Amino acid sequence: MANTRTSFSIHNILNRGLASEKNSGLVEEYAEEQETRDCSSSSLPVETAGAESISSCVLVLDSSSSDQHSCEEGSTGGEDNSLERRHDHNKEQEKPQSCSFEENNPKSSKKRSRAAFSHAQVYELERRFNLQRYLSGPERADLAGALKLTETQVKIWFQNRRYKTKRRQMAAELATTPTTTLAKRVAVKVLVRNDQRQYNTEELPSPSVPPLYQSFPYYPYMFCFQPWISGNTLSGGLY
DNA sequence: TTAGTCAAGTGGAGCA
DNA sequence: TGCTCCACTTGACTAA
Repeated sequence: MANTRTSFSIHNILNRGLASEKNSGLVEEYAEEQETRDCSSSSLPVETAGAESISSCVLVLDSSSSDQHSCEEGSTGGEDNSLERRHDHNKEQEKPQSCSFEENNPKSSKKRSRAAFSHAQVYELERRFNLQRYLSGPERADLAGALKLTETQVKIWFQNRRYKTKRRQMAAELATTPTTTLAKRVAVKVLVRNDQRQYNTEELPSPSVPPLYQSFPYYPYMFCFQPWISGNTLSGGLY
């Protein structure tokens, strides 16, 4: 469906401009995040983000000690509803994780499992996101296949990632904006009084900048001209 | 215990 | 009608 909206590939556009595929701020940020978060950077396949290294980084755990059901490697959450654990150097302990909970334990199907993508999977997703914010259908399928994820998972990941970036940008703008300007009063002209128009149509200001959602919903390639990774707005945000 | 993170769920909207 | 989008919210998980 998405490929019908983008008659030409985003990949073609962006890869032309980003052929060097340099690791810009976002990837560095991700590497920093991961390094500080839970895992030494040695486990991160920075140069080789292929499927082999991706699957090798996945640690599959049983759901519980009593239930002996296990997850298939590379099938994470989402539609197949299984769970992976990130490979963690500091904590190799096998904590019980919910895995294919609803399939294997239909009686207590209220619980929802949350897939945790491997470092390599997230790295590759981040790298791709750094190149292009929107994926067409075939591109998503390719990426999903390469990462051994479902297309839905890739789609949701990009969706969440875009929203995350936006929230970070908004938070950064909020932090830099003086509070006095935030609560600024705006004089609004009276448009209608006693059922009589109080303005000329030429007087009405037309919005110079359309809303983000209005301007880009189905022309996602337009996003590549936006300054996504401006400064450190991504690194010091909400997450 | 609590706050933060994040994959997945939900709901409304636009498009073909 | 089905898909994807955004803008949240939910619930599982983790670290302080």
